[in-house]
Amino acid sequence: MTERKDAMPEKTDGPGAGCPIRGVLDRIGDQWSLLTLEALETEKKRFNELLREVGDISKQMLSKTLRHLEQDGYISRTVYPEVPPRVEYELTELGRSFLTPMKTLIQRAEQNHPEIIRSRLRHGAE
Amino acid sequence: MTERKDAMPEKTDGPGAGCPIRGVLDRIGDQWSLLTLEALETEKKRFNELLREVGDISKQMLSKTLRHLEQDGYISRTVYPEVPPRVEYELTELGRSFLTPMKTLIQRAEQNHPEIIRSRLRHGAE
DNA sequence: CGGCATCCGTAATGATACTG
DNA sequence: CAGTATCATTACGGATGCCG
Repeated sequence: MTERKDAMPEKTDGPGAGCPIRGVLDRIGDQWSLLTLEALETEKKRFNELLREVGDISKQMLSKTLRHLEQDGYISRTVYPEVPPRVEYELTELGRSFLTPMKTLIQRAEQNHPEIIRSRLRHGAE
Repeated sequence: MTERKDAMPEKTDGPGAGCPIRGVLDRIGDQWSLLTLEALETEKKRFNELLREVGDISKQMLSKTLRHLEQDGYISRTVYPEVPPRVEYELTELGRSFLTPMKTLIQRAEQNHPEIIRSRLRHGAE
């Protein structure tokens, strides 16, 4: 049976009421979503391609992530009823419109990463 | 003893080599970091204030998150050696410079959230 | 090839009690 | 008030095997 363990408890509690942060982060803030999206940024890819591209992700996680991303409309899934079967994943406009600024932000964060590292050492070494 | 369970395995593997995504997301992409940062956006706050503000976070998680954020230089921690003790957390410039665009991004994502919901229903209901 | 189901170890997380 | 230590629970994540 298809276990629907994604309860989606709608964590929009107290402060979360007016804060869409959770809603979005719960989707793309996980371990693999962003990486997967990024892998698809340049071109559509197949399952095993992504498996290799992302690297240390398992089939299960990739599968789950992919389904998740597709559910939210970030990517599209195209099945070619051939043999052997071929499935291609592609970034949608929504996905792209989200990934681009996100990457910008990440890159900006990277700029002051040195500062972060320093801060980390300063406190971590104590 | 102060458990240092944060192994920081430096997940910058394969594709992650040139991708700073993980480095940043592993820090602020977790369940509470963003929420905590946001709670501090308007003004400096004390521990229990944050505990209430964030809502469904436990003392332990808040504590850990706070330490994490402080380590990375996103927030500052000021202890007032009084009795009863008072500790105030405040957003640093780094924290603010990161939170602001992040929130913008989140909000933009919220705009097409309706679309996401639709997409979700479409696939989830089938 | 794509991908879901199962088993299982690990690690995150909440609740509680305790300290300074 | 501000945390930390401990415990129990659970969810996550990886490996494997099977099926279309």
